[in-house]
Amino acid sequence: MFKLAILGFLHDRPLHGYELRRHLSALSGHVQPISDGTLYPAIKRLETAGLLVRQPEPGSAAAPRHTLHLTEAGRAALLDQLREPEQLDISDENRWFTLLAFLRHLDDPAAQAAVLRRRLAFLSEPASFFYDGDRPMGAEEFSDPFRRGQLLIARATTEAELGWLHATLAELEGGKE
Amino acid sequence: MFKLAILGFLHDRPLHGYELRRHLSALSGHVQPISDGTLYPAIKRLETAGLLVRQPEPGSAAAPRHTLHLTEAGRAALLDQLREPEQLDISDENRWFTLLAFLRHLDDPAAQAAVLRRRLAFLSEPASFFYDGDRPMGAEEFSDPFRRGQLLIARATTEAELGWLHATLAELEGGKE
DNA sequence: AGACCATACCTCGCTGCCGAGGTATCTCGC
DNA sequence: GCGAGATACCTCGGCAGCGAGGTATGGTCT
Repeated sequence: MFKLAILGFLHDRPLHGYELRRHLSALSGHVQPISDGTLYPAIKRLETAGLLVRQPEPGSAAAPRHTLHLTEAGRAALLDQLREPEQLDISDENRWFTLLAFLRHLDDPAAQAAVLRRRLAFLSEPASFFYDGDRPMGAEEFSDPFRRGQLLIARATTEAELGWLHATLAELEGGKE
Repeated sequence: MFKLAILGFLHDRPLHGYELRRHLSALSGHVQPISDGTLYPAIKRLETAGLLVRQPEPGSAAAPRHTLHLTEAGRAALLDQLREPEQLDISDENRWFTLLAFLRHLDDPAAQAAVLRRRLAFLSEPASFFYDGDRPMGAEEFSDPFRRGQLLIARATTEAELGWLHATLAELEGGKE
């Protein structure tokens, strides 16, 4: 989950753990703040995998800092995951937003458009939270105001995103014609 | 995560595992299908905790079914979690939607309104995914179309939900005056 | 009769995340 | 000069969810 975000932030510039945590907190911390017990093991995993290196920073700070630098393998892993994200990165809104935050790193409009098309396909599937047999039920079928709301909000979100997707795809794909 | 959903569905009527899985798949499976390795241990945990009982069903079906019945303790646990959800149930959209799906079980408009007010407070906090120092950055500040989109979609979602929240709160709280 | 699929349930080992706890340094106010 | 708080890093145990694998029965098609 955080792998993509860590690599994405480090792609912009090297950071040390504490700064990284602030960035991650901004990105997804409103929903769920990231804890040290998550962050540092995640960094260690990425280091072990050779995706980043930790360089001790001799400088001024309070505690012995380690600046984290993305390696070439790390950059490649980031671009890979952006180019061919797992289905969960497409379908889960939190993960999708994380992906969107770094999709600009994928320096190829056609590849970016391909990713947006996958999201478009996902959003275009007929889906509900509740089914009558195999038929997805609409908001209007519930007298329960909460399930109504759930469906109405989901519909509004989907429509907003579809609008943006179509506009952005037109830009990305129009550019190359 | 699935505890609430399992208890919520069983509150309506007893189900066996397979039916439960279909309901859960409808509710959150579009994003991430639930696997057997998640479902059955979760059922077992709830059984061990005394929140449900499994009754063997002598009937017709293919394999020896066990119908799951909510106990009184299970009903109490469900109502508890609906009445006083954890912060993560309020802030994470997937969890919030799960909560909404069953909030009608909380048979008390004032308690329902209190839960909606918590969501309202959460959505009213100024928040972004990116910050310039301490200042949340708006969509307009990004030339990157993906981060722009991310912020625009989030804003549209929030506004749709705020509209629904205000309307529903007016109904719930207006009723008692 | 045999192949095949849907139904129905269960276990195991792995991974990732979490909270709680710990260590150490620097700065700033009093 | 001393405590408080921010900075910065790390470890440990526990748990939830997952994929892969396994077992068995009933219906359906050929």
